[in-house]
Amino acid sequence: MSTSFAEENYLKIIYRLSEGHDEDISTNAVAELTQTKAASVTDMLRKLAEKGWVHYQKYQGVRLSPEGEKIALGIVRKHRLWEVFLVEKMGFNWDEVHEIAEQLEHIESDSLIEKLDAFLEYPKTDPHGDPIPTKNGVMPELGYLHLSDMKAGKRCVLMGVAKDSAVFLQLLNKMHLSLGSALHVQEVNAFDRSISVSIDNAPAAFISHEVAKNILVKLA
Amino acid sequence: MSTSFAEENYLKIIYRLSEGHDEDISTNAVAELTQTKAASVTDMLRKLAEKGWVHYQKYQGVRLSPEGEKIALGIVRKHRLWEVFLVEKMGFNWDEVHEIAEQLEHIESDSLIEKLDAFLEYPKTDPHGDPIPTKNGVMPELGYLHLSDMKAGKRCVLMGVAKDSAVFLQLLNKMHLSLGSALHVQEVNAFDRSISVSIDNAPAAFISHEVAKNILVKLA
DNA sequence: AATATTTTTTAGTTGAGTCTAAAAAATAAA
DNA sequence: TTTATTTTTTAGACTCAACTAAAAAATATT
Repeated sequence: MSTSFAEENYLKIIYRLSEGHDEDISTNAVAELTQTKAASVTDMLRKLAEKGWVHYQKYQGVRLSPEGEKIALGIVRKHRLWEVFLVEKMGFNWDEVHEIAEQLEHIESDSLIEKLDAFLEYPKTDPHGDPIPTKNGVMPELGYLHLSDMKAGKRCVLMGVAKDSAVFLQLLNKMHLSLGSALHVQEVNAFDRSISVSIDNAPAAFISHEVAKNILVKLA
Repeated sequence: MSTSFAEENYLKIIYRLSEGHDEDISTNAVAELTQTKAASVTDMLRKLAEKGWVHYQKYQGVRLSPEGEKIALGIVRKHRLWEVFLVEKMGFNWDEVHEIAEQLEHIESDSLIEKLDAFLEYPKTDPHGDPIPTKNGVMPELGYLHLSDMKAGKRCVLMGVAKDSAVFLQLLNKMHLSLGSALHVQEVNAFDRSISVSIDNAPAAFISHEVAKNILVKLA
């Protein structure tokens, strides 16, 4: 069965909202990410349920069926591979690629995606450190930690971000934070939960809790 | 003013039908290429005329306005650059890229196209020998000749094709004809207007008039 | 437990782009 | 130059994916 542009977007967004837990997703949550109204979402959820891609009971929220998840993973795979292409081959910055990849992810051609994957030398992660699902529909688990959970004294490496909005990424640029940055947590400030961190051995800088929550690291 | 997917397709097709002459294009001709019915075309032409992209009077046919031509050239430019990408970077054959490029041509990002152009080292032609419009909206004139117009004895080089359907290109593959093939016309057969041609100095083969019409050459 | 608030769904519209069937205009043939 | 044929347009309907406004259900508050 073929998927429309709109359907693919809904499935992708339901997938995103489902990551990391197994509660059903609310209509409103979907509406916010699709930039549509709740009434429109209700219509679409009924349609997706009819096609067997989601489990949906009115007033009970929605979750992906196995088939729906497979489609969603295919879209996420395409999105992330195109992002690698845009950064690695076209020279874009990591804060510039999201919108373009939102378009490219809907290009339909299995052979193109396989060739693109080979051309990019089978990347494991996208420019934001997010794992790229395999062509069999498996999302690799990377097991990163949140910088906001690090204790004073810990050394770690910035491996990814939990949010890829341009404003957030541009803030990281200003702070000289990027994938691979070596972080040394000096202290966690009780007052506002901000963290004093030295970045690549420079004098320590403050990182707000809000920012730290969205930075993914692994211990050095 | 922004352009929808459908509008872009219509403008591109009207452009294609207008190349090489200046008569107005009929509703039916457009319908055939857009794979829609004449009634749908009439609706769209009225809409395109309202937006100022075509000149259209009912029963009189249609032609692009300068603004419409600029949009069409932008689409053609994107289409052809993506085709170069698909063949040169992704390893597709020239008969496999049309459908994928039909999708990619609608990706909206000026900066992407400029970077793609640079990445491909500013190609002048696509994998079928068709010229790539400049970013200022100028279609280069290559002045190729049709193989069907060559007289016996002429030597020439295959520079392009006037049709890029997969079946046609696959036939050329079978005949070992590709861009750059050296052609030596032995004789033009009066009976069916087929041409006896030696390809890259191999023993002469027959090329039907129908095929020869769609092969573009320059004199060697 | 009753009431208020929030969330979600229903019902009815809208716009884009397509369709079919029938009418009108243009073109070709007798 | 009539008549027949083809092309094009009009009229009305359909699907998809969105909307608003109002009703219904679920949740939170008093």
